[in-house]
Amino acid sequence: MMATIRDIAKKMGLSVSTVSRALNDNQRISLQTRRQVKEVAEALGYQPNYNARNLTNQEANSVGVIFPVNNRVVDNIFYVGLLRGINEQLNARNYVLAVAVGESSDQVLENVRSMINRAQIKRFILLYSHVNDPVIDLLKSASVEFVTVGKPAAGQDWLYVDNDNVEAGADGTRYLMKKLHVSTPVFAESTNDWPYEVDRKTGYLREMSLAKKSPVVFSVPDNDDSVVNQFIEENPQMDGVVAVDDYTGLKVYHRFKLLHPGREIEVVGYNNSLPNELTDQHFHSVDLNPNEMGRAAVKLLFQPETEKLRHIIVSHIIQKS
Amino acid sequence: MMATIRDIAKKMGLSVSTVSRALNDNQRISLQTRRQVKEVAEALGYQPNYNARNLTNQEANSVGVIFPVNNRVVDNIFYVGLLRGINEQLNARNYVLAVAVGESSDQVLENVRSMINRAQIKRFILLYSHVNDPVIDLLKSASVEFVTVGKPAAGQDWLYVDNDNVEAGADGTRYLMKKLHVSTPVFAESTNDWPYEVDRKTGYLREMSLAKKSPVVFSVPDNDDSVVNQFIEENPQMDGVVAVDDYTGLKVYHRFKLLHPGREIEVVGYNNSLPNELTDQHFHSVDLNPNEMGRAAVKLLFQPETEKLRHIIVSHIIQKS
DNA sequence: CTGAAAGCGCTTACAG
DNA sequence: CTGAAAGCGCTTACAG
Repeated sequence: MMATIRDIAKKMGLSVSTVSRALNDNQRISLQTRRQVKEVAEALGYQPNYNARNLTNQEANSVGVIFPVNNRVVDNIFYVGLLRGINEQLNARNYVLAVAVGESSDQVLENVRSMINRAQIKRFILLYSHVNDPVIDLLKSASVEFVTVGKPAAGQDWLYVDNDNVEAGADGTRYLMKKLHVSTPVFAESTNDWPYEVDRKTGYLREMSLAKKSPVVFSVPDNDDSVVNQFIEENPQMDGVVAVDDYTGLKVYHRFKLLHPGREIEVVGYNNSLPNELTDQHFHSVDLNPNEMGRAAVKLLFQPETEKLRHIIVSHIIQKS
Repeated sequence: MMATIRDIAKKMGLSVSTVSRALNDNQRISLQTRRQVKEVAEALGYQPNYNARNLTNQEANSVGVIFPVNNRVVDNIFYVGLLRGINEQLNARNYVLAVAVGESSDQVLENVRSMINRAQIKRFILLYSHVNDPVIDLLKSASVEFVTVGKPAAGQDWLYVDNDNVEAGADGTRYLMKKLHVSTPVFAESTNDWPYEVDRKTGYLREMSLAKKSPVVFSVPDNDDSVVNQFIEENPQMDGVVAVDDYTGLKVYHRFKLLHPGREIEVVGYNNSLPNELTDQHFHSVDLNPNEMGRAAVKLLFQPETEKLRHIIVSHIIQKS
């Protein structure tokens, strides 16, 4: 049914070796032959059979994309953006995006193991970066290439893409002060201690220090609105918030509006993850550009031997609501 | 390096044919031989090479999972749930989940075309169900199997999984009236006309009619809060809302709280897609069970010739916040 | 510059 | 119940 290189060879009176080489742009084949072969291939609607190629190459033309086990619902929005960027670049390289995702660490490990041993996948992208990750151990011991989204913890070293979250924290803070004329921005963090939270806070603290203002950091608990209310009442001067993510930001925003129906407050969150049904012109978000992060991850994974980038930092953009 | 069936055959003094058949549980091989072969395979850490198998079988052990082009950020949460359910079932069948996603319809089409012709993928799941979808046309003309998440438009017929959205609408309405003692639930729809919106509204209207109450349907625009405010003020009797999705629900909820700081209102949304940072005990959501929908999609795709289910309806669950 | 041949690791019709 | 052989569609070392 589907044309093969054998069909092309027969039609042209060439050997399959020559056709194969011509299609792969092997320099040993004359330019003219290469051109002719490609024309005939085109005319016959030739499509390479990946399974055959992968078998000879002992390597699948797939990249395994690994989801974290206990992801917060919040982050799912980010993942689909990453997938888009990754797949765009994979398609351009005639690669396939294979997903590994599971409810438990064991499920994911088994999934990845199968990708390595049975499917012969040699390249992976992790949509997260955790410490003491058994998946990373597996990838290392199998000597396959991988890139994480998010930098490794201190002391660890591997390929990764990330934002500059210190700058992102600083930019959000400056945006509030310079563009929106907020006098005393507060930093709202979650009760987690993710590396990016720490970095954004560092950026905030730096900008406050540069502006010679007193920083105020407030930890927003998951399930206790009264703490938020109390904080708002104890800080009547507050006219702007840098929140560690959009959800934390929106929560503070709404509590504030309930307590001070008349007053305005400007909020900057991170991830640009909220539908506009939920926000208004006083809510802003730093877009971390997940599409570009996905693209960058693939670039790292496929970089030629000559360049040896260890990571790519993707720039962020502040979105007006 | 990796053991092959040849290694097993050599070690046991059998032919590769016998080993292959034994591993595939072919009845023509004695039970004893089958058991022994499997033991040796286990001992050698044998892993089947998918590329080799796929080449002989003329079919990849992959399912293509296709994302919609213009998805709302809102829905991403749902997609990741689907992926989890799909992958769980694929792993159990030793299948791989391959993703097709793109910025444009052409990109996705090209991606799917490549999956069919080059990767030889014969089974697909679409995470959406649109009318006049060129992807569906392609899948049909290539005679590959596919399942959509969401029922096809009237007049169309193919395999699908879905919720019973009429019942989901009715259940949300009853929940408000019976459990939460809401006297006059209002239905808040978006400005879109998705089939599931229409169905949920139908369920709402039915329950209101059964309860001999006057239905009130309110269309929430994307970017105009004043319309929401006006509606709330014109309907002072409103003490509960069935919202077509969580975002619409949360928006109405917040507007209401701003206008009536003292009063409580109960809201039921759909998708269980909001992190608890944003909700409280008066916000409820109908969980559409994306994990189970994903699992069901795979089951449909792999159902034996004997049963010919055309669709699977997955049940929903109302979650208290 | 081109070709004949071997091989990648499976499955399965054919033969006994 | 088991085996020898062909074949799936590629790539590439070896030869010329």
